[in-house]
Amino acid sequence: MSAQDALGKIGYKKSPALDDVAIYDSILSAVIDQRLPPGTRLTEAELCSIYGTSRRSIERVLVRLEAEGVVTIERNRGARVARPTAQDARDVFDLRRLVEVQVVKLLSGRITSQAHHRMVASLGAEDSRVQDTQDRARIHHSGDFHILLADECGNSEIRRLVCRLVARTSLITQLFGNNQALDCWHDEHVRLVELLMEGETEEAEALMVQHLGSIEGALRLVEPRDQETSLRAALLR
Amino acid sequence: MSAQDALGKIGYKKSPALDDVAIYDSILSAVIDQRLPPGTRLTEAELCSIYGTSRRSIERVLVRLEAEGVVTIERNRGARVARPTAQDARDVFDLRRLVEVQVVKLLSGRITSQAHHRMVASLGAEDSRVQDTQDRARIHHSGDFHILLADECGNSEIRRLVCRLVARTSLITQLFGNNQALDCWHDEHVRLVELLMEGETEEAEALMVQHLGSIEGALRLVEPRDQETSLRAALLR
DNA sequence: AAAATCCAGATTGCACACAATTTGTGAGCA
DNA sequence: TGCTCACAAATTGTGTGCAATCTGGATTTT
Repeated sequence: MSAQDALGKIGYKKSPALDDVAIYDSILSAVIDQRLPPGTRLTEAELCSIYGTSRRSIERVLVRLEAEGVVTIERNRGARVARPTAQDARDVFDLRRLVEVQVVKLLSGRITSQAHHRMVASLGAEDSRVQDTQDRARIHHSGDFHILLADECGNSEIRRLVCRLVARTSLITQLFGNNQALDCWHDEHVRLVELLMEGETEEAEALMVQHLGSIEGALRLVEPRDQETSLRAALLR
Repeated sequence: MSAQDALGKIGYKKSPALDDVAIYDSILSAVIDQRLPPGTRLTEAELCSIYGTSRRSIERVLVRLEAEGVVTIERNRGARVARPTAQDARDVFDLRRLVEVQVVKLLSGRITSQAHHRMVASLGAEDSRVQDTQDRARIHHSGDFHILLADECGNSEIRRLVCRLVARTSLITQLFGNNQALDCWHDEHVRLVELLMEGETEEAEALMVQHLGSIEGALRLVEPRDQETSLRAALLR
């Protein structure tokens, strides 16, 4: 409902194909949904043709995504979807435990009915029993649940931080692990909401730790850089 | 950790042209040192002439700085040094307490002698008894101490996060408060190192909470956006 | 045959020019 | 005088062309 829309309707000026924010969201969603695997090249020209915009806009978006840890940019070599190392993965999960336990502590027993509605809605979106629920969407909504919790704290810094960590986690699970246990995670989310509603703070905290641990535990955190040496070890016997 | 590559601290690769990194460091340092007050306009043309680069490089740097919460960019209106709101300030300090207490817990009793050397060096840099120690440098080094602690955890995500929070804190103290208590803060830093060395975990945690509280407490966290309404209230009587 | 070199294709980096937007100033008018 | 409107200056947004750089494969050399 902006002046731009009005002008666009009149046909005054060809409205720009997509906003920077829209492009950012589009790429970020694709990464989180695991439609863009880690290491995928993101050439500017290709993105230009996809979104119908200039290289300059694309570059801005890529720089922003790099700052979020979703993309890596190498000089004269362009951008790729980030490939976090095993150490990066451990760091992400350590910080997630550190922060999200406190999120749970902040929220326990203080869930408003509106917040509860939001959580139930989020849980529904990741429920495998819901029809037309594809794995990609469930992965996405599984992360959204954590972001929603962070959001309910009302702290913009915490929200931003958890957004970043969730995005990187999506890359990590894709690189190092099997995310078979989606149903299990969903059950833990459901249980967590129950505990938060009942104000069982300590149990809720423990569940969050256990939950993140189960996600991390399903990974095989081996340095991918050992490929060379492991090749030697494997072939030379 | 003085003439530091701030990009390196936050975790960017050192590969991009030195120009970009140097410009980023230069602007970030100026903001942290409080040579660039919040709200200062950062016009691309001016920065181009200062650093002798193209607008494109400047824009990249500004976008990155925006992602770090150090500048704000408004469409068609350019970039300014960020002006965090009072709520932003509360959020920053809440998250700092949340994270840095855990940093202290992680570090307590596990300080290597090398780490101790680094801390002592950092403390020396912010000591008012040292000659030619200007306030700007002391403000800078006071933040560096917190970054150093985060660094000693060996967690890149934590280091990046604390870098961001320290930078924003510098903006916040400039906007809302008087940072007269530099000497006091320094003393608390010294005491904190002692407690960490002795492994007095609980006392160290408590001191960190109290330390951050004393910084926040010295601020006058009134919404600057109330300027309009408060103007009305003040003038209309 | 192995290794170094070189070349072509593709991609990013950069400089310039121009379009679009915002803001401030001043003329015109009731 | 007070208000509206229009124009001009400053700044940012965008597109284009070309230079610099990297990659991969073929060629040449030893």
